[in-house]
Amino acid sequence: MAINTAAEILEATQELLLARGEAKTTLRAITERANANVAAVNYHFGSRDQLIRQAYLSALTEVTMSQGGRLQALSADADLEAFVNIWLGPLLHPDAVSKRERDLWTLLQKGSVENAPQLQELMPSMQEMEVSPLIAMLAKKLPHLEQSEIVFRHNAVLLGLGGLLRGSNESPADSKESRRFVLRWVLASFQG
Amino acid sequence: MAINTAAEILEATQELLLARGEAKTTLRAITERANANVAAVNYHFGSRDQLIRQAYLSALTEVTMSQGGRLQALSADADLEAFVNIWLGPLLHPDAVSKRERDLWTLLQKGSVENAPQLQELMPSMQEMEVSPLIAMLAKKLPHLEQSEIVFRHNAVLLGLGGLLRGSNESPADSKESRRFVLRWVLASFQG
DNA sequence: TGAAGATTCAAACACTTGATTGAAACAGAT
DNA sequence: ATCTGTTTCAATCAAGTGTTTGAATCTTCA
Repeated sequence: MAINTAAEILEATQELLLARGEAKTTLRAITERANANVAAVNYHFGSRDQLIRQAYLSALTEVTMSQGGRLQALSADADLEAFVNIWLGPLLHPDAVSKRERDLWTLLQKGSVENAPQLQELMPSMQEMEVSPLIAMLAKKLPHLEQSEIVFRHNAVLLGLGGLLRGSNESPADSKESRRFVLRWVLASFQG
Repeated sequence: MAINTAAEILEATQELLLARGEAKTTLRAITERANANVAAVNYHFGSRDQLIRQAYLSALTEVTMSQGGRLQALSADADLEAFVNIWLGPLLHPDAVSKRERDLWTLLQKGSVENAPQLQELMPSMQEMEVSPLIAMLAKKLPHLEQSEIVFRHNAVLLGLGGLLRGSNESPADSKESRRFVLRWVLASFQG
C-alpha cells in the first residue's frame, strides 16, 4: 500500500526523533521499525532530510491545531493560571489529551532544544502559527511586562520544560507533585 | 610533545562540543583542529568516549572551582539578587569572568540539555560539587519553598538557560537588555 | 487478460565513523 | 653513539551512514 508505507515511515520517524533525537535517528532504524525498505524513504520523501522535515512539520501542525482549538475555547477574561493550563495542556493534564498529542509536543520540545536544523527551518511558521497568538494573550494578562520580555520568558520557560522532558524519560508532569511544580514555576516565571 | 598534544586534543574537543554538541563531534574533526593524528586520541585517552568524558569532567571541575570561590566570597546575608549574580556570573557578567569560563559553562549547559551520556555519568559528582551548596544557599533565601521545589526550579531555570544558549550562537546575555531579562526571569522564577 | 504505472525490494554505491596496526620519529639516559 | 621507552604517523579495518539502481512485485484500468 502506497500511502500506508509512507505514513508508517513518518510515524516511525517521529517515534525515533522522540526517543533518540535527530542526530541519532538513522534511516535504517526508521525503516526497520516501519517494516519498510530503506529505498522507500527516498521514494516517498526524497531524502532523509526531507523525511525529518516532514516529521517535524506534521507534528507541528497537529499540535498547533489542537492547541488553537483549546485556546479559542478560552474565555477572554480567564486568569493566567487558566491560560497556562491550556497552554501546557499536553504536559499538565496527560489524561485530558491524547498520548499522541503529548508525544508530539515533547517531540517538538526536544527538537527545538536539540537545535535540529530541519525544525529550525520551521521556526518562522511556528512563530506565526503557534507563538504569536500565545504571546498576544499573555501580553494582555501581563501588563507589567513589555512584549519583548514576555517573548523572552516564553522561550525560556518552553526551553526549560523541553530540557526537563529530555532529561527524564517520563514527562516531568508524571506525578501530581511535579505537575504542581511545573504549574507554579511557570506562573512564577511570568508574574515576577 | 606529549602533554601538549593531549592538551590540544582536549581543548579542541571542548571547542567542538561547544559548537556542535556531542553527537556531531567527530574524532577526525577534533584531531584536525588539534593538528594531531587520529591515533593520538586512542593513545592518549583510550577512546573517543573517554576523551569526551574527560573533556566534560575538566570543564566541570574548572567551572566548579571558580564558582565555588565566588560563592564563598558571598556574605551570608546577601539577598537573592546578589546570589543569582554570583550563580550566573559567567552568563550575566561576561566582562567579569574569563571567556574560557563562560565557554565552559555554556559547554556544560549544552551537554546537559543534550543529554550527553558522558556528561550524565558525571551528574552525581556534579550534584555534590556544584548543585548541593547552591541549593542549600537558595533554601535559606527562599523559606516559602520546599527544598524539592527549589531543586525543581533550579533545574528548570538551568535548562531554560541552556536552551537559550544553545539556540543562539551568542550568549543570551550578550546585550544589556537580554542580560536584564535573564536576571529578572530567574528572580521571578524563584520568588513566585 | 494484458499492458502501464506505481510501489517494493535486495544489492550495491560511495562515504564517514571509531578503532587498530606496525613502522617511523623522537626523547632522554647511559 | 647507542639503547630504551615514549610518542607520532600513514594506512588500514570493520561497521555504519545516506543514497541509488534495476529487477521484481503489486495495482489499476482498458
